[in-house]
Amino acid sequence: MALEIAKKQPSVIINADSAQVYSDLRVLSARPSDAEMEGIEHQLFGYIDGKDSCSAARWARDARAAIADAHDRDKLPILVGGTGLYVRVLLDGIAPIPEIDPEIRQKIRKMETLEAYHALQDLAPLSAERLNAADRTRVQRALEVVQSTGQTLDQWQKHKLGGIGDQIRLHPLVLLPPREWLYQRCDLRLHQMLEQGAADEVERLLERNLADNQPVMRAIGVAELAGWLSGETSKEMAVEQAQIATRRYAKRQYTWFRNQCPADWPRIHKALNNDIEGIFEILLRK
RNA sequence: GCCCGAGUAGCUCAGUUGGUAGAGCAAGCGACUGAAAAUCGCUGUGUCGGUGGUUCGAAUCCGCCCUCGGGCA
Repeated sequence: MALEIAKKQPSVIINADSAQVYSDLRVLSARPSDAEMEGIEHQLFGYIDGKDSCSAARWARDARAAIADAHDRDKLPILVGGTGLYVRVLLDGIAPIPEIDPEIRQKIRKMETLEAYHALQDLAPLSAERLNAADRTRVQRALEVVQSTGQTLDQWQKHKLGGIGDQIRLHPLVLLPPREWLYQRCDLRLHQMLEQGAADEVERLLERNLADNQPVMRAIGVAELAGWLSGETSKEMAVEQAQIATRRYAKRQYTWFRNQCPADWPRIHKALNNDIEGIFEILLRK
């Protein structure tokens, strides 16, 4: 769809998907191939090495620069992708928390979740109270912030910086196609990925011996296909598990886009097969 | 044709001496401030194969029928 628009006026397509940023995951993140880009400029696709971690704040900085650059060149920036948090940070900004001391981060990420939660209760009782004790990601984040900066996450989060939502003219469109239609495509997608070399891609990724809590290692399909390649599970089981993970992710996206996006963002509930023109009209209506 | 086993949630199966059901997985709903394709919270899902009987009461006991396995002819 973005391609259809891009063909009608000079555009830059900018990735807003947290997995498609990694160069290691061309197939498994469903990143468009060079052929599929049809010569149209694409930014922030596959531009980060898997040994590094992207983050919402980093992506938002990069996207801000890419958008400004597109505007300087009189091109229309078109953001495409499914990571709601990334887009939110781009538009609304984020608390200006300094980089975390790597040693502190490493130490905390080795802790048991409950152990980290108890530590958080001591150092930042208000943060702890707002979190579920089992919520590993958030508990560890809150703890590393207070330990590394001396200020609690709650204090930091009183201010947000860097959002560009009030400086640009936004034409948002939320896609909420029928569940059954989408789930069938989720299932089909895994088979297509295998045909396109997903197993080789995972094999090459495994050879890098990255820690399995690296974001690139947590992309859907990596652990599942790795299980098959090592002989722990059958191919059928691996595919089925990856399909389930894909559908669950799609479900979480429904929840995010339905409830977290502003109510005045238009939503499309139809299947997206033959309705490009109709969608185009909605985008240009404003 | 005869004998044996099985039929309970979308799937795999529990279900005590009769008191109209419950686990896992799948699923649904939700949260989301620097890992977000992550992480976490909540919630059910039912003609107990059908039918007739016994009983105050049947997934459970009895009869007949249907379906699927396995064996014997």
